[in-house]
Amino acid sequence: MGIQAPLGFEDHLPDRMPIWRRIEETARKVAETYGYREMRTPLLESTELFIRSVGEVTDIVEKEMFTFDKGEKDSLTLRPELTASFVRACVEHGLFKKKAFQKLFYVGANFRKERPQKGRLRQFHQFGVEALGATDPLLDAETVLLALRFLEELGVPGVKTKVNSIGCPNCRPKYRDALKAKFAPIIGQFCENCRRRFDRNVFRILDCKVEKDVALTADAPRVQDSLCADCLAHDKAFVEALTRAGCDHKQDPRLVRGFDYYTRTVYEFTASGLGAQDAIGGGGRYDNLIEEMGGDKAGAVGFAIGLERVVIALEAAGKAPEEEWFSTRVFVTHIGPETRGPAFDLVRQLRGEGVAADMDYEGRSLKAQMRSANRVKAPWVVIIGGDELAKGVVKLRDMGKSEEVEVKPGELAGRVRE
RNA sequence: GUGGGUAUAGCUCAACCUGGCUAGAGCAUCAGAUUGUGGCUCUGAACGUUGCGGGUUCGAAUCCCGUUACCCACCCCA
Repeated sequence: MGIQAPLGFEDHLPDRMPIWRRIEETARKVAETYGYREMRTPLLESTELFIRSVGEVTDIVEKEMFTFDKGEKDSLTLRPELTASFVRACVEHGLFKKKAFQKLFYVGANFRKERPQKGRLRQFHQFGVEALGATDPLLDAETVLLALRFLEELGVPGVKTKVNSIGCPNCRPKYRDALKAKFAPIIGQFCENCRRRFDRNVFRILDCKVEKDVALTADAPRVQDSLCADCLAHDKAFVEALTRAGCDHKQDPRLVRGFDYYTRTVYEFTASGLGAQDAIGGGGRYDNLIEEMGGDKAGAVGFAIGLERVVIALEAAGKAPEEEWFSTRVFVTHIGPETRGPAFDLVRQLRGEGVAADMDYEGRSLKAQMRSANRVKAPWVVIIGGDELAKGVVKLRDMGKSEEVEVKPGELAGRVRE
């Protein structure tokens, strides 16, 4: 075998495009229904951007980014996520000066330098939205509803929503201290991972799946008991809004997220059929990131959904479109060398009138050309042979009805558009 | 970074355990089934350095060693 695609990078061959198109078109449609506008930012950003936003000691920044000239001042990194880029772009171009509140969305590629597995590639794609410049808890709810609408419209099976609040810089340390105080005397009984998490990120102990550990954390302090009055009120309003919208969700005090920039609301979506990676998307509020990126103090909330995982979930449920997708409306066949030129002229003329037309370029028999036309599911076939050429007409075949009529070349475009 | 699995035609797989004629099948491709007509059917054709390198053997897809690639999982999670 010759050169292969890099590890964890995937080709999307033509047969794979129908599902990707459907997903992307659904994303755009739903986001726009909710008033979000599409934006695109570079795939490559200053490494500093992610260190400052995502957090210096997170795994993602420490070892899971594609970074060039690591350690140097102008080091660049393939974006691992898009929230930081969006905030950067809004601040850089003064979008907040023009309008303090921005609702934006993206569909695009991200990169992580990890060992690939099912649903986790090195180049992966996300659909996400960001509502930047407001702290209304109704917005938190709006983003959740938008995400669910997207998943529902595609038919992603078994979607579950978990929500939680992780507090703000005022109350979060209080909760961290409470957890540490609780776990410190018994940390020796936890699994090896959790013993490491104790120093690194004590919140993640709550996320442990080891049975023994789950039991040990059963009576751990609840985040709600540590939240400040403002965070509590925000959380309450968010949850109420979801309930009022009839949105099925579960409050999960154990839900924590990996990024440093999250404040207050966090949420996560899971779906069935995904293997070990059952999260399909997640998001939350980040009320300090805009200011940290050099903007004014302004709240924001958003989510990202992993599209490869959407594909996996849809395929597992048998809901991925299987029809191959072809565009040709008229296939022009020709018999004999003297008809090749006229056929080409006709194809060119049809295309000029906006009709998707194609022809044979391999010099194949009429039968073979008919097979080609059938394979690309062309509803119409034009036949030009010596007889037709002499009479100044072409045969037009309706492939569905298997009926043929002779028509003048000029009438073709009008007839096949019906 | 760690562990396990897999590697045979374009795709999905068989033959491997128990070494032995030209490594098979289905799908896909191409061509025919009376003159210039698709789908369905039938017939035929083409397609392989059995991932790569070495070893054992009279003989290796098959046994042994090495190597590479990919997959799944762990870690962590966007």
